[in-house]
Amino acid sequence: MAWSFNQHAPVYIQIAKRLRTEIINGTYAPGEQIPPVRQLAITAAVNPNTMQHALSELEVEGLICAKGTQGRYVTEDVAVLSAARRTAAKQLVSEFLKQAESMSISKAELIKMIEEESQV
Amino acid sequence: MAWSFNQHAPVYIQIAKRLRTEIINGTYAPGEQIPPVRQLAITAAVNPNTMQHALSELEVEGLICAKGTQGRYVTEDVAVLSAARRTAAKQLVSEFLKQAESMSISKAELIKMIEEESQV
Amino acid sequence: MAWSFNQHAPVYIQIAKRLRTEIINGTYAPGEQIPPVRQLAITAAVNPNTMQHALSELEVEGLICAKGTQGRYVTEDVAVLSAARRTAAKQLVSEFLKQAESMSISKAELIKMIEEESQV
Amino acid sequence: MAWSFNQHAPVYIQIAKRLRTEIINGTYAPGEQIPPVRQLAITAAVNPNTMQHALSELEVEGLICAKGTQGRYVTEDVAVLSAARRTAAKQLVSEFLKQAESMSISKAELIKMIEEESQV
DNA sequence: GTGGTCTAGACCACT
DNA sequence: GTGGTCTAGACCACC
Repeated sequence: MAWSFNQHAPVYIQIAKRLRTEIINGTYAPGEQIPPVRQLAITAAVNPNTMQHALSELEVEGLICAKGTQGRYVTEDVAVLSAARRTAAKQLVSEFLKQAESMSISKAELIKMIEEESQV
Repeated sequence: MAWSFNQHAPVYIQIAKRLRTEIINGTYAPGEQIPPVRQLAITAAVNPNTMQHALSELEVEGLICAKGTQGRYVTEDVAVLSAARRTAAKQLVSEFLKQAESMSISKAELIKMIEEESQV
Repeated sequence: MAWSFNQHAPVYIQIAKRLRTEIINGTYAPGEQIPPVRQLAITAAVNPNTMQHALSELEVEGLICAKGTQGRYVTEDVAVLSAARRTAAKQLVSEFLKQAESMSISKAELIKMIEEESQV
Repeated sequence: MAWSFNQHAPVYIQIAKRLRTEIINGTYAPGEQIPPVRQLAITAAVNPNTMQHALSELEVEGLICAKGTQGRYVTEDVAVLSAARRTAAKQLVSEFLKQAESMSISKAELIKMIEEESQV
């Protein structure tokens, strides 16, 4: 069994994930313009190229689109947004179940714990 | 809100977490001897001191104990083990819910997804 | 029975004991900031790592806590302090009685001697 | 305030203390012959000179006496023995009180703790 | 060989 | 500058 202290994930992937979450949860609303690359890059303290790379990921996924020289906008296509949301959720759940399984925790147990925690 | 490309977790914490999981899921059975520090260190590609630090974490948790110069053993106290399992599970669920909330996913939705996934 | 010229106690344990006493008796008051690791290390003529090790002992006992990069502070929780005091006292008395027993001195005798000495 | 990780005490003092205790508590009975220097030295893993030094301490105190070439014997003088016992006890109590004082523990408290412990 | 301790020196994050 | 972590290399006690 391999060790590996990950954080293998490239920075642009991590940035894309974060922005994706912010689009999904509405921090950036549908149709809203997002800040220019340079500004985002400064905020995240990364190279503009890296930020560009991250944004192009989201573009491929259809979450954002560049309107010529006018800046980038979050898509207004609700179907795309909800699909992205579903995919992200699926991946989160999947990862969660994988870790739970590594600790030999049954799904029933998990559900019970989630319900209990949700009452907090 | 701060950005941050974490890897905030120190190596010894990550090692401890991994070993904890392996003890919880029975990779290292109760009462079983675990490999010597130096060997674990080589396997994990870290300095023996770092591995020692990680192991001492598990020792204060009561999961393992050093028997003089005879090597380290997983505790035989099942109560301690199950308590550790419960704590770890709780933390996993809590972290999971935190992330889900950041994506505005309801608990009902999560439970439904878990049940569906569990049929895979 | 084994002989032994001890100095069995590791240095970091001895340091911890000393600092614990100083916290208990108020040399370091509750809520007070304690000197930085490096300075304490110099004063005690040990390696900073060793001092760090000693301090982390007191930290797990809850007697001190590190406030980020702002230095370490003695806890303000009086309950913790008095509990530590009680534990330390118990251990002192226990060790004392053990030695007294090895010299076949009865508890009555000890108490008498303590009372007499206290009038000095 | 000085640090110092004691064990400043010379080895021969430590040996003398141990032997003194063993004479006081009757491990070596009054009038009994004690093992030859060389044997004691081997047992204690010290240089015979060191052991000699220790024994001469006890000789000065009158606890043991050398009978020419016939070996050393514990004194039969009960007065000397009980005096030594008293001195040792006094020193033990004194040291105990010193430590207790450094933790700000009152004599009344100590006595109460001793009485409680004695019921164990 | 094994656990444990200690030193020396370095780097990082935070502020 | 402060706490924290990590590495490298050494020594000791025990069996």
